Amino acid sequence: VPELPEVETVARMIRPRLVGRTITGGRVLWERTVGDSRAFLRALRGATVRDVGRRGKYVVARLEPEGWLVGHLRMTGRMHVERAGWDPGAFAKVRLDLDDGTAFHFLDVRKFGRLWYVRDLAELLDELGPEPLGPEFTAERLLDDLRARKRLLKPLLLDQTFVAGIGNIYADESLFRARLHPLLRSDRVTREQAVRLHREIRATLTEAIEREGSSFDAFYRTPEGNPGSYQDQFLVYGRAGEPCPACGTRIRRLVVAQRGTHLCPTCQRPPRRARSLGGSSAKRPSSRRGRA
DNA sequence: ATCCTATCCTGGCTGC
DNA sequence: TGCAGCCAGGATAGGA
Repeated sequence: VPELPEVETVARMIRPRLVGRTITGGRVLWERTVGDSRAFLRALRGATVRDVGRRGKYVVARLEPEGWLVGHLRMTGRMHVERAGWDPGAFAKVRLDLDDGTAFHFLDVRKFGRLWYVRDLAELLDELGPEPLGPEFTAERLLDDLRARKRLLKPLLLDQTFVAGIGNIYADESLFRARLHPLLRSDRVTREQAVRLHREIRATLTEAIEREGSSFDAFYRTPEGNPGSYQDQFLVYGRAGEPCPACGTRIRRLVVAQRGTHLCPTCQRPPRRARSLGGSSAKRPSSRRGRA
């Protein structure tokens, strides 16, 4: 699943291939990817890309004379910039032809991904929370923001208006590294816990960017076609049943806010009087239990 | 204010 | 071996 580190990798890789290029035309193969293909292509034809960056999980390209090309990969979107004639395969959704004979391609197996043309970025990104790797995201601000809400930590971290760019993988990894239970209520977090969470969110995302994101299934690939390698560093995500790397306790998987959630019930103490989820009591051992 | 469910999709996995 | 059915998961809308 493309989250901040994957989207950052995509933006960094397509940036040198797009900056300075003028869009000469294109083709939309799946209308819903762009909303209205005629309006989309009309707005883009003749525009020149001046910069490519990232905001949350959005790729943003600044255009001249005006406006922005914005993309969201959702679950399975991919971006490539390749020479003319490159075959994007069965999942091609949008192609934008460029003035040097290359073309920008948007591919998407599950069709949830989107591209937009907007005059003003705020039309799309107005509600996004702070960038977790930006200067405005301080431990102090995180503490204040956590205490201003009464929500469970896991769904709050997934809320893009709270902090932008964190998804299911990096939420679980950050909470484990900060030794915080996903069901802990945000208004009960101590200053020390907020400092830890802030530090581990930033460290996790930074390390994942260095490894060009995580590829554990057939979907996420960089614009150069390679998988990321941060999946090799996962401590809890996707590792239910395996021993905790810190203490050896069997890693558990729960469902929180409709999302698979991975944790160590020993390192991440369940909140007092929370349901037995993640505690030591619930659930009979399954037949698979007992390695570790 | 917060939570819950359904929706959009389809490759890949499970179970028979 | 084949096939039906279920699941994951980001974002959002609507209802509780």
